[in-house]
Amino acid sequence: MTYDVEAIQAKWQQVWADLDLFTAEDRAVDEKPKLYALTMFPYPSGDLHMGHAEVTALHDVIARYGWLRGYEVLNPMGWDSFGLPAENAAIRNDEHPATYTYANIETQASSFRNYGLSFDWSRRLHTSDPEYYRWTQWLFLKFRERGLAYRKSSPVNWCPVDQTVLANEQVVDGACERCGAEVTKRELTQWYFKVTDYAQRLLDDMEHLEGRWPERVLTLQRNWIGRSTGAQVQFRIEAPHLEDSSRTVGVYTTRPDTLFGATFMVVAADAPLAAQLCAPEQREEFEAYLAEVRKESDISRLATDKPKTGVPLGVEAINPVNGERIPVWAADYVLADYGTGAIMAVPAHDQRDLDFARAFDLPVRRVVDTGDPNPEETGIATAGDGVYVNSASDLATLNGLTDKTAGINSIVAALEETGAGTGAVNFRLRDWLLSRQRFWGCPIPIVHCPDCGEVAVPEEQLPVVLPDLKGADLKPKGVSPLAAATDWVNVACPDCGGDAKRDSDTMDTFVDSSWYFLRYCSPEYTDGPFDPEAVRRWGPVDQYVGGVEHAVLHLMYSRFFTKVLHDMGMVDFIEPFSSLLNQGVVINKGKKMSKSLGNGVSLGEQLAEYGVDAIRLTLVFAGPPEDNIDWADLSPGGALRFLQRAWRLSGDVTSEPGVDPATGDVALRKVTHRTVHDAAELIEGMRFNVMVARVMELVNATRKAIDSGAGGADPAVREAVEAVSVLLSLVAPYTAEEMWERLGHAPGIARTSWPVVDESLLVAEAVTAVVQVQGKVKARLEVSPEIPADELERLALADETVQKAIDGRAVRKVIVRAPKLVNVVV
RNA sequence: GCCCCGGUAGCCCAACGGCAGAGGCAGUGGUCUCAAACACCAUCCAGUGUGAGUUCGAAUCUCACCCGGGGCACCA
Repeated sequence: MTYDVEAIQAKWQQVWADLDLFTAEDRAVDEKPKLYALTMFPYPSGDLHMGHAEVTALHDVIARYGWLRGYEVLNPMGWDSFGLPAENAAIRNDEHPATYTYANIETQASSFRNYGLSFDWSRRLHTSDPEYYRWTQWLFLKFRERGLAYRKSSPVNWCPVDQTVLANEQVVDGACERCGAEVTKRELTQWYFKVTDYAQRLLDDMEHLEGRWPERVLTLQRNWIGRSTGAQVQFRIEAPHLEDSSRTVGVYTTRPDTLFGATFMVVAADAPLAAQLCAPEQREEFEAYLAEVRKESDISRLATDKPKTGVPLGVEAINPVNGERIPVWAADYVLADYGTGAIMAVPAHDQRDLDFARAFDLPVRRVVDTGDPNPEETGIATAGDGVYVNSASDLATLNGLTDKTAGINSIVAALEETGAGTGAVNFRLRDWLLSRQRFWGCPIPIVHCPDCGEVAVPEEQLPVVLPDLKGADLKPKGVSPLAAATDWVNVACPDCGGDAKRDSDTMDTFVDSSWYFLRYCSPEYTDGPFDPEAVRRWGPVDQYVGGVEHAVLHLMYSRFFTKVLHDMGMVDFIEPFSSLLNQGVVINKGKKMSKSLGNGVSLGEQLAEYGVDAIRLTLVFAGPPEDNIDWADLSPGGALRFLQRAWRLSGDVTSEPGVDPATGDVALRKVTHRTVHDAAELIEGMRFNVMVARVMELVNATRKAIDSGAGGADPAVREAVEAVSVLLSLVAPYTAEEMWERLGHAPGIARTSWPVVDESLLVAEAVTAVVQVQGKVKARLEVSPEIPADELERLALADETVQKAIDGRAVRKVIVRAPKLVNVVV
């Protein structure tokens, strides 16, 4: 018999397909605990790569372990199958995006099957199927009914290459997250989800995820939400050219206590407010400046060392706390879409304001004396604590105070009393821009009617199916290709029956993936996006596995969806993913694998060379799951050799199945039971690499027992090899199944049970106690694990080398940690 | 600039505050072979990034620094 990788794989793939081992039974959940184990579904671009191989190998350990421990496991797989690559491929090849998409899905599905994963294929879904996106549309309409989906005109991120708008989360360092092109701004009317309504809850509920999600992800989300507290302060603007010759402008500040130091006001040049306030004599200068600002890309605008620019608007604002008149400027260092788009500038205590003041020779007034040199002279703003100065008026007085919190509270109280301001909270998080000017996505189920306005497509007319466009029809034109599909876009208004047009944008694909984990619970359900009963049964996801690149995208959006659905009474939990594992990425020779670097490692070739089990084992054994793996450090050949060694054990067992291990070699039995016991703990702690090392140890011990100890006929050897098979089945299912068969068992090791650990075999009858003198090891004693402390101390002090080390000195203290250690202090 | 995470053998990684080594890779020596590869057996290898501190005892806890990786960065 030889270990023939290809033959073993081919043989068991067939058998497993017939056995149907991993279909999750809905009803079974009423009788046993459930485990919803989910790995992020892939986008179907080409075949699977090393990254997929890693994440699914890790995830499969968890799912398979669940089955062995008696859980009913829901482990579904599907495809996030809307998206740009398919559209680009369709343009290139003059075909329909579906052709590319579904061909790739079939390729990946077959690769997944070959890879021996324990997916429940009966629940497979694709977000680009009309039966799926019908419910994405339905959810959009429900969100809209609740005021959570709305349209507004605003300057948005525009990717000139992909010819579509992007959400804030998809812009990285001013560039398109997908294609890397420099993102510009455009004023467009677009659909948004009102995520900001949920900002506080998204922040607060992270408390439930503490310790169960990587700290890194929680920090990332906290930063992204960016909650800050301060005050909203109203400034009156008086100018003859304004309607009623005056109006108020609110500014948000985290330092209302420095209000006396405000020496000018700045409005974001690209905010509508700036144009409204601008005095006629400044109009020309302002327009010229605004044009400059608009031309700038985010990349140059975000450069922190860029000199400050701006123009005066020719109006003055009145500081509500002391009635002082301060000039109002327009500048690009103030953001139009944060707070009110306007700020009070306190140059003495804010570096950005100080830079601006120095550039335009505006006054600087210190109101907090921190003991540092005067910012006006040094050009360095002071933000620390200090004593308030120059801060007194009829309305409020801070002078002499030294406590910042007291200063803030006092000013806010004064503002609230006079109605000139209130305490306020602000978030960095913006609403989620979900419109995309592309074809291969979920159509937005809205009709625009000249008479009725925005009209929802009635539920019974869902899904709004994509028209049959392909090739050149899909070329980016800056408007959605759907707008040019006249047969599709022209439609009768559902309300009045008059001529109307469909909304021609499609949804961001992150909308599709924000609820797919719920659909898996009842993928065939036709009365709603999911059967609430099924979701009650399976939800939430107990263990989610995926890459950290989705820390503020998919994970935040899914949390938002779950909370909205909770408020709609459709799910009874508030967080979708109870526990999260972020696997590292597979790199090669210290660098990310990429075509341009020529350091890509082909998964297909590796699988062909070493076999599925060896590659899976290599990836799982490489290190802690969350660490990055460098393929150059790994040895699939070593993994294959180990598997062969393990497999050979199964041929050396000569006892019959079912033989009582109690009569077997105790030393080997102890190793077996200790290994099984520890393996469970290691898996539960996601320490799969260590678990594999322990199985290797057991294999070595068993080999030794067969060759130079108990011999192949000993029942303990059968027990050990069976344990090896079961433990190995989590990582190397083909080899494990083959071993299981050679041991005389029926196929289906994946659905056997976890070996029962005999606690009595976990205690050693003798342990080595270490005796230290001054913390240095001097002697070792073989003692009973139950040895009393005083007895151990007596033995230790009686030891000859110990006495020699003490060398006649007085013993000051003896620390005894029975049965493992004694430390003598002299 | 700010915030996280990590530095243990030539390499990847283990080690409830208690003997620095579980496992693997590579290396070396042997068995097998006409020879080699494979396989098998044996074996070499660091005092834990640096410096202080706490402790009977520190890779582990504390502080500072160095190096590497990641995140945030005109958000008022």
